[in-house]
Amino acid sequence: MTRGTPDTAPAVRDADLRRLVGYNIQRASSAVMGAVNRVLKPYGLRRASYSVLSVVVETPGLRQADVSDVLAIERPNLVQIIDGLEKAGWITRRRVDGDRRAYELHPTLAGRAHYTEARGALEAFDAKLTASLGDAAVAALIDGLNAVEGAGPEAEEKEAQRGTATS
Amino acid sequence: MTRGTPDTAPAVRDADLRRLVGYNIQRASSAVMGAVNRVLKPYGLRRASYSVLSVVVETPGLRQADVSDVLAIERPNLVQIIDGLEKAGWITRRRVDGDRRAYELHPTLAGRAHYTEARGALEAFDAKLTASLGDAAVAALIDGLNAVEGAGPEAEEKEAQRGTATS
DNA sequence: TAAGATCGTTATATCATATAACCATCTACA
DNA sequence: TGTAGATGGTTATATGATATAACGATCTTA
Repeated sequence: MTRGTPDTAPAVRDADLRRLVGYNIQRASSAVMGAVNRVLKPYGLRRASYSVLSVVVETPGLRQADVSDVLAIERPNLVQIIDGLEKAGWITRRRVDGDRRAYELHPTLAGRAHYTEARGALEAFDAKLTASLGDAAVAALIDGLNAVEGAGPEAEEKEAQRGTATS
Repeated sequence: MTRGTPDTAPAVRDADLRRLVGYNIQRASSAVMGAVNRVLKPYGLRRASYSVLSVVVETPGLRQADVSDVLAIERPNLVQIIDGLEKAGWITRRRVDGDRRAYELHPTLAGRAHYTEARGALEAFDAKLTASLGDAAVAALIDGLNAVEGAGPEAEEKEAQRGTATS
């Protein structure tokens, strides 16, 4: 195998890191994201554009700033994503009357159909990720992730400055 | 507020996406990773360099290729990371006798000490992420993540080819 | 001893994400 | 009413994470 490793036990592990929830999230994330993109590629979508399409189909009439809030995508990054979806004919920018700055985003018929297709493929793939888990475990996983996501920003506050004291 | 939103209910949600485990992982990941980097910044570390330092402290004598395997970091990307850790005086590259191509990585005394410090801060932060969860839920979360991480690569090879042995 | 694999490396490409600055427009309020 | 400040969309740009190709040196193996 690798070398003169005793071949009885791996001996090389990341045990310290595996104790960190954040590390496990990152490993799982990077293990899955590439695969997700490959699932979406045949549909001309990537993770970000898929999520935008999803939200626009779910809630037609959103403005770009709304999408930015819901998906936690910075507005500047949204522009190109929406450009792409618009050029593909899946969503349209529609002027908002009463506010000449903003655009409402609406899915086209083709957009709805395309989303349904891509969604089928993606959900099928996603189901495989948890195929070994059982419904309760999947629910616990998602709950845990949501808790972490919510705690993330708040957990930062006091880490700012500190001398050498471990405290 | 956002606009003419009824302000009684959000109405704008990503419900479809939230059903996908992969999406929840991505959201949690991106909510946490920036914060982790900010926790590590005072120690002159980033996620990747912290993980390398961790593994080298845990298992001195690893070669770079071993670290690459354990952490799923491509070898080319490891080079700069290890350069940085070496220049900071936390690890050393030591020639392997018996193989003049390879280097063994060893932590310095300063490296061990520095890791201990950074680890304290990071584990304290990490604990906050799951502060609302309870031990069983945290264990379930990590188990779920590991299951997904393991399933990720395998869940792909259905469309492409079938029954092709990896080795 | 030659062919192929492995180790570390350089250079490079891609993607994801963040920030600053800008114009047009809207809103609030003095 | 008029102006200061906030907001929506946009451009340009920076940074970071990750992946690939290709190379020289060395090891391994047939």
